[in-house]
Amino acid sequence: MHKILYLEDEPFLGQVVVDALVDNNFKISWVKTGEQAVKQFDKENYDICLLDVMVPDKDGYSVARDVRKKNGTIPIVFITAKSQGSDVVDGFEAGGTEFIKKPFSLDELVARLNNQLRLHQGRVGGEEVYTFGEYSLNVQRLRLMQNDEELQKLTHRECEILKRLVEHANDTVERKKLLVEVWGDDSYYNSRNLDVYIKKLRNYLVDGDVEIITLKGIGYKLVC
Amino acid sequence: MHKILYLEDEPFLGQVVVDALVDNNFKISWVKTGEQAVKQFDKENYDICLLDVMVPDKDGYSVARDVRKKNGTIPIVFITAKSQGSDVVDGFEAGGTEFIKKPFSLDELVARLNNQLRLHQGRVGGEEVYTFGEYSLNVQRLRLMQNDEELQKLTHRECEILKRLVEHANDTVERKKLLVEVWGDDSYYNSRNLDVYIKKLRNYLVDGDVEIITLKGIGYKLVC
DNA sequence: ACGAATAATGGTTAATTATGGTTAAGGTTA
DNA sequence: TAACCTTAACCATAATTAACCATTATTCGT
Repeated sequence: MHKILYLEDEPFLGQVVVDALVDNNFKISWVKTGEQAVKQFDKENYDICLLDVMVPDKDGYSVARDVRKKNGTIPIVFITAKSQGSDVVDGFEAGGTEFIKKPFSLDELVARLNNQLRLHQGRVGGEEVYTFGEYSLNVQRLRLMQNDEELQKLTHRECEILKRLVEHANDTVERKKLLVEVWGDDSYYNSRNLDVYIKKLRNYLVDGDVEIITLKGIGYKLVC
Repeated sequence: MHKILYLEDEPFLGQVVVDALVDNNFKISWVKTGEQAVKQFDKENYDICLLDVMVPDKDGYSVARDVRKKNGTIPIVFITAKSQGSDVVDGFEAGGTEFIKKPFSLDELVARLNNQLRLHQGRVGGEEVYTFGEYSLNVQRLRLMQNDEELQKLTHRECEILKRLVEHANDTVERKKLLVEVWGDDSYYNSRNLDVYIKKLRNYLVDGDVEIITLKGIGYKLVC
């Protein structure tokens, strides 16, 4: 769930975009003027800005410059009707990271926003962390935490398996799927091997509010 | 001086773009088919790829997927005539980082390429500088900095290896690939040798927010 | 329908193998 | 000759294989 600041004065287009973003799991603040945009940016923490360049009072580039002063890394995406290259150049100078030319499709918009978020995360410490019960799993660093303290360094196999269980917490993960995803096939030996890893993971989770339950003939379920 | 791999089958457009890029201080390899593009990518090290999506043999997306397998972070810019959003979505899935729709101005093209390079890595004034966490690596000067202070002068080998880890920060670098790229082969002795260098690099990074993680049987991952 | 026999599946522990880590001693090269 | 790189010897850990045990399903006869 990403928080986005959206500047658009045109009511019809604005509503269409807002609806599309809501459908795609964004939390949106829609403002209609440049002044409001700058003010609103101070009030809450956003993950990304989407700015129409052509608004009456203070154009998108100007807003971007103000935002950029306050936050040097947040992705800023411009929506522009003009398609001259020089505008794009101005926009990058204003601190923009992406441009979308009108007319655009909603699919494209969402793809570009997500791409910007992904790029940004990759650059800053957007770490993949899953929380389950009193535990959390940091996939990048292969660490299992309990109550925010490091409980155990995991090996990559342990991490792979636990990640898949946690991704589907309180839901069954098929044994076969697990084997194929982690080892590439579900041969007899890999199957015994999986048993060994499940045993290890259970050991790490002994005194906590989480357990790995066997559904014989089907798979496992991590409950918390 | 950035090295760019440019895929374009259309001779007139190709020549115009090549001229513009030369004027803007790029070093260009212009290839006319997808097959050539993939081959050429293996031959030299590029900073960025510029791929026309519509080429006769193997389209730009397909080339991108091959490139992405070999290098997880290099910016890939598509030139596309189609403007449907779904294509953009496909393109991002293929590993693209930017789209330029025909028709485009040369100014816009250059601005977008430079923006991608800037996002990808902070190369300042021709010097290759990578920033990761609180550290940065100056490849030309063989210097490792922590919080903008010189932490360590690196040897050539140390720098080679660290550079490759940092280029793919937060992503795995295959041990085999590392060996082949640095030593030319993955013999037993080189493999032990790599261990020795990893140990040295880890020592330099002991008190910081960055660590080199082993993925046994696969490779290493520098996380920050 | 019931329970024993059987099969199928997973659990446990230990041994084995593969891989990487550590440290130090030789070489090489500028 | 000092810095660097490579080789070597030995150690540590992870991943796999193996052997054997436990439990849950299924089959079958009555």
